[in-house]
Amino acid sequence: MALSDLEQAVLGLVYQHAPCTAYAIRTLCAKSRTARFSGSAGSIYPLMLRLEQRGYLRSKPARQGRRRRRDYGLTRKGSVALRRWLTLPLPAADVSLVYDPLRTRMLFQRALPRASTLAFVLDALTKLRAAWPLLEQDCRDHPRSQNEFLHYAARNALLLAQARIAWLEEVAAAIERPTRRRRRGK
Amino acid sequence: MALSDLEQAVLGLVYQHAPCTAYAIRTLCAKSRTARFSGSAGSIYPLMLRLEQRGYLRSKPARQGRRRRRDYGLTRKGSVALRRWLTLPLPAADVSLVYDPLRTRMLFQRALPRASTLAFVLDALTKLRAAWPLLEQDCRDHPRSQNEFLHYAARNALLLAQARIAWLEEVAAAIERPTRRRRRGK
DNA sequence: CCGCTCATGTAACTGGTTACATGATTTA
DNA sequence: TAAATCATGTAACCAGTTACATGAGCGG
Repeated sequence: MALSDLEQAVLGLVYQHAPCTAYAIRTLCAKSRTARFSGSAGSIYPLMLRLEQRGYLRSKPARQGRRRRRDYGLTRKGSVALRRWLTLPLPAADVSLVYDPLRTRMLFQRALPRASTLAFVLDALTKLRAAWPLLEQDCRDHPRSQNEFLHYAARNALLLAQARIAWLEEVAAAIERPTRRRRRGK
Repeated sequence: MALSDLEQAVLGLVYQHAPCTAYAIRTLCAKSRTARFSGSAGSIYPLMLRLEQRGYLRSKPARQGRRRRRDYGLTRKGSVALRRWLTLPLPAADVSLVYDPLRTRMLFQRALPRASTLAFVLDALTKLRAAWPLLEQDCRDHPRSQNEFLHYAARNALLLAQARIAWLEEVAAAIERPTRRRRRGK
């Protein structure tokens, strides 16, 4: 009866924002740049009903002005489950490597002419550099003084972006540089 | 009729290793540290049959010694699809951020006492440092001279690991350091 | 009053997963 | 001769997705 990744994340989000609606959780997932879930209605609503049935969440009908809504919070069991999840050490394989779609593509670039690979690298570089100020902003939006861990999470995203930019620059330089096979004077 | 991530990856792997069996593709997925797919029989065999039916792969029965096997290769259509995939620019959102399970957990650490968070960080740090020499070895195993792109992919994994180690060290230092609220002389 | 946001849900699908099943060949 | 590896496949399941459907309240 282990909880799925999304279920665990929802527990965490409810912990942070309770009392809150399923809709709020949904939009948190959808808007956060760093989340990997779409926050679609089709995932969140059934999931939160399920978590309530199993005793991890409790909810009560409420109203925002005249608008009906359902407010969720963690039960004791829910917050225990959250802490257990956070405490449980991650398997070494999960920790030691992050998945990067750019890496996957790089793997097969030999199938393309050099110019196309260079275009691919430069395109990715442009997009990453465009995202950079947003990630910096995230760091500023979550100052250590408020919730230090949100700050650390934002720092993680920033440092990873930095590393990927450095990587792409390294690759671009290597590709642009004349290869050994290229004859002198050409 | 877009191809899934796994289908595209299989196209790439067949490109690199043809002629090869579905089993070989399977074990490549399973053994590679950098792959995100399990390479289970239940995914690979139906997938490759499907790709052949759709004209991306071709296969012929063969034998390794006395052992029966089926060798796959790319068709023209398959290699065109592979190059199209590699050429198509990635959506900015996919490029600009990688998913990191450590970041997700960091997000909710406020639910834990400081000592537990520190333990979590140090555990992750230990595991990442243990993986480091393996990633370095991958770089050496794929020298630029053989297939430069495999080398770049290995470099990506190494640089990302480096960034995450630096991040964890930063966080560990911040957590170990006495907080502002802590009274002098305590 | 029109369009946007808040709010809750369902149905069909998809892209994988694990577990099961089988059998030949090689190696210790 | 037992265990590991090569090799191919199926069945049941699962988590999350898209798309659809509905309706209230709020701002311009």
